[in-house]
Amino acid sequence: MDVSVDCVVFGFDNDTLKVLLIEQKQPDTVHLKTQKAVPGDLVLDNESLDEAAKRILQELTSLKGIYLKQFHAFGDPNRVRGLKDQQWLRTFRVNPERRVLTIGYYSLVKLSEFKPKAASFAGKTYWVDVYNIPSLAFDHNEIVHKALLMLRHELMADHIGFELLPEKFTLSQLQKLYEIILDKKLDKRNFRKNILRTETVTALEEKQQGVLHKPAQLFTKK
Amino acid sequence: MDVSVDCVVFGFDNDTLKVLLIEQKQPDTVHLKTQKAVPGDLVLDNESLDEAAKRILQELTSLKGIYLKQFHAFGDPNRVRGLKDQQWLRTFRVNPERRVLTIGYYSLVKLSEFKPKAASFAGKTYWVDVYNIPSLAFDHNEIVHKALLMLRHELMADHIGFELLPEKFTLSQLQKLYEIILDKKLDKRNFRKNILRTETVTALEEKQQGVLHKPAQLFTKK
DNA sequence: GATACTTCGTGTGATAAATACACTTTCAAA
DNA sequence: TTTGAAAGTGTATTTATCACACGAAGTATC
Repeated sequence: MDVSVDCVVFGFDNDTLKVLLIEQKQPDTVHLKTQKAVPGDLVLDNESLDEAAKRILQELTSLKGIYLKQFHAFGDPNRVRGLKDQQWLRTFRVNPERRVLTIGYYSLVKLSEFKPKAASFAGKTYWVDVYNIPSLAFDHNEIVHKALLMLRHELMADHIGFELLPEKFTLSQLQKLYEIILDKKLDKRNFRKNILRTETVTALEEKQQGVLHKPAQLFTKK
Repeated sequence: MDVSVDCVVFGFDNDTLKVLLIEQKQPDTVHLKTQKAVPGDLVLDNESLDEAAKRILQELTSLKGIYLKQFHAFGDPNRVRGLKDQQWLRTFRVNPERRVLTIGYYSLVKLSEFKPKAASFAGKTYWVDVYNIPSLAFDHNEIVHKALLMLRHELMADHIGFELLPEKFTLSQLQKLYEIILDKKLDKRNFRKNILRTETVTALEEKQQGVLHKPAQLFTKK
């Protein structure tokens, strides 16, 4: 069996929660109708799963120290059913008939700092609203959906939200992030009480600049 | 790469939380020093991961409808380091050098109903106190440890404890189970308030029998 | 049938967390 | 100086959490 890692990369642009998709690579010769997919690759011979996930991320961007979490193994023998998927496998895989198990990871990147690598192995990349994902290759829609559920869970339990924000952020930005991930409105005062109680962030001696209203206190992760 | 499923089977005997271990099978010819391990097997060609886990359980017992949950993929390329492990692989695996990824599941069985199958593929089975596990084959100590952490988590979140108890149980039994899994004492009155509030169990019109004290109300899962 | 033994089953007050809710402050721009 | 826009803050209510002790109901024994 082949084993791959697929990485659901989340980013946040102050307005929507996005997922990074790549255009599947095309052969130079034939024209193949491409699909979008979550970045992923086969695990190499001497590589742990975590290392594979890290490598895949670094093939897309040069960021280091990105938040990465394994969340589920997808092993249905029929997870590759689509015609296009099989065509693609026949074109790009040494053993196209071989069953592929994939380990799902999700990662949180600061969109502000994200620069896709020029010569990215994967060709074009897209940031797509997580609540409006097109039909993807393989079982990637299911993978993204499950990643979102797990992210919600972990956001509540471990307050990792700031991983999606710039180093310095305001509590309003953080609140908006929570609201969008959890898909519900939160009360401002209660939200602040909660976040400050968890002590996952600390106030800086610094304020927002260049806004046309009262500038907010900046925070950073503790 | 080969893919296996390893199943951490939990059972509860009213006193201790136990894990099911098997004696690794031996070749008929040579004498190999055996080790204990968590039941597991390679995933078959046309089998999903969940199906593989189910099959492994059913090779040990004839119980159906057992609670099963995937909890983590263990993919370190060096997860099989021990000499004995490599010896064992050379004896029993078609491709002993091949790297093995394993998907960890845990399952909850009613010890009262558990009868190991006569001709179990795995030879002898043992129920071992989860807090006193001997040194196991491969990375199985790590797998068991992580399974316990995940079980604790899920016990708190989803109140699945009764899966380890007979159909009919008293709240005291349930409380003891919680205390042992979470490894801390709980207050009786508060515990009962909590459990009843979650509405995961319902009272039967029936009482405990054959005890030499006031018989307790029996409950069952809702 | 009285007594001893064992576990069952229950309530209250104190403290902490969750929720609902609205107005003043501070800055930039016009 | 006025306006617009988001920042920042407090209180009362409800709900959970926690600590804590005793009478009730059954069995066994004498």
